[in-house]
Amino acid sequence: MTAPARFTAPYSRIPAAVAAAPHGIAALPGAVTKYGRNAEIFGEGDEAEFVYRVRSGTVRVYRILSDGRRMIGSFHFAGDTFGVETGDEHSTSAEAVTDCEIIATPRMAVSRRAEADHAFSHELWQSAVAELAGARKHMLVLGCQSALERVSSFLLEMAQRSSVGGVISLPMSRQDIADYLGLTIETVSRTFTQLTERGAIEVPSSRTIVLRSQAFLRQAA
Amino acid sequence: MTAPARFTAPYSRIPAAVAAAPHGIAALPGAVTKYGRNAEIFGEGDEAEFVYRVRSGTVRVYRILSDGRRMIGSFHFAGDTFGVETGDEHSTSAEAVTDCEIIATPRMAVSRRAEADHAFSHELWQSAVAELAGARKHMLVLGCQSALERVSSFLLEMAQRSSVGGVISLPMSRQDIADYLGLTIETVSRTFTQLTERGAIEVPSSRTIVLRSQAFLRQAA
DNA sequence: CGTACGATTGATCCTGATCAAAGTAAGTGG
DNA sequence: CCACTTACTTTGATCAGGATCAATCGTACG
Repeated sequence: MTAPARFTAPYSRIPAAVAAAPHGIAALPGAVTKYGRNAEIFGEGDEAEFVYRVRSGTVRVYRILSDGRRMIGSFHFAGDTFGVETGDEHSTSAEAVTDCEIIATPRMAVSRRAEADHAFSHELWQSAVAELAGARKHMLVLGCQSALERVSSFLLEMAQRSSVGGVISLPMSRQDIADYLGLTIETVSRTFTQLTERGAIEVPSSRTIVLRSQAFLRQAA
Repeated sequence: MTAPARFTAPYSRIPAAVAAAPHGIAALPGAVTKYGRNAEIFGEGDEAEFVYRVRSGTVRVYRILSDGRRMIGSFHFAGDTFGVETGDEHSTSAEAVTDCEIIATPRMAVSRRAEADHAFSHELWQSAVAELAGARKHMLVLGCQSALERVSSFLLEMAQRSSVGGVISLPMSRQDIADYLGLTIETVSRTFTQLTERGAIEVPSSRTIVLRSQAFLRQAA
């Protein structure tokens, strides 16, 4: 229940290379910034100045309880939008899981364009609702699934998002996975071994998962 | 882990009194329908024909896993909008917790108006993002809090939404609370007793909670 | 080569689930 | 009006899944 000061280590904000870059489904004007591994993109309470889009890399969006427990709400991959808020400040924090290129669009530009462009405004709304659907699905996982079910769901989700021929390259650590699934690293690790023993997956290296039986994962989830 | 056929009992859809009624913050044209206690408003997989707003009463929005486990994602009170979807069908089910009056607006009317009215479209988007914020907060609860913390959070949430002078009238059963918090009825009940013993609340009747020490709840949450 | 961080494995503990029973309240029908 | 039903809540006893504590193992890196 207690938690030491994890996650205070390598916050190296790197607002380096900046260039104009209209990119992504909703082509938005925005500056591309590179962030190094574990760099903070924005923090809870920061002014919500921009809306962000992943150009490359992986981002984690999370909140931290007063005692240090961390809950990762979502991972974002290339093409995903994140950091959208209603209020003036961010209600979550965001960090680069891997080295990232992030497109930041000033919020004003977003709302201005939304006013002028119906299609864009609709798309903006859809993206919020889509993220809501994702959050709901995740609530289901957190609220009523066992460790085996959670890890299976996670692997299927990753498989859907970023697998190449049945091989998943996980960009995130066991700690990240644990904080995403509401488990501990030990339990995540044990569950991976269990899935390996049962022939559902292979784990040649800790960040590489080979899917042997998606059927097994599906009925476990 | 297993679950009998709970929640198959009294689904009495009551599409009774229908009348024009522009009401709520975003005055939308819509028909008012009354639903009796436990009546289904829409089910997962149903065509998402309408967007709904609570005029009076309480609604639960939930999903059910194949084995019968139920996760209540949110409760909605007077003035709240629910049932907004991106796709063509509802990804959740909704039921009346108490007798309810619900305003149903045809989806087409919503999107047509959103196209014409920027302010409305903005409001629509804000409501989606606000709900997302709620979902995120709830994920934090489900992902990393203990039973005591969950119940305390819940009570504070209810206090904020619908308390009158430090007295909360819970419209929902222990089972609803349990399914909302990812706990069992027994644990919810025990936690209430524990909070009573510690002087944080009083429970004169099972649906009535008197707040004795919000400070206690806050630091427990 | 040695250090350091992340991942795995093992042993034990504890919270909340499960199983079981009794208590309470609100209707219902005689 | 009261006995009876039924649904909901509370309490008790026990169990189990996952957390915690602790040690070891890899693997990348200086």
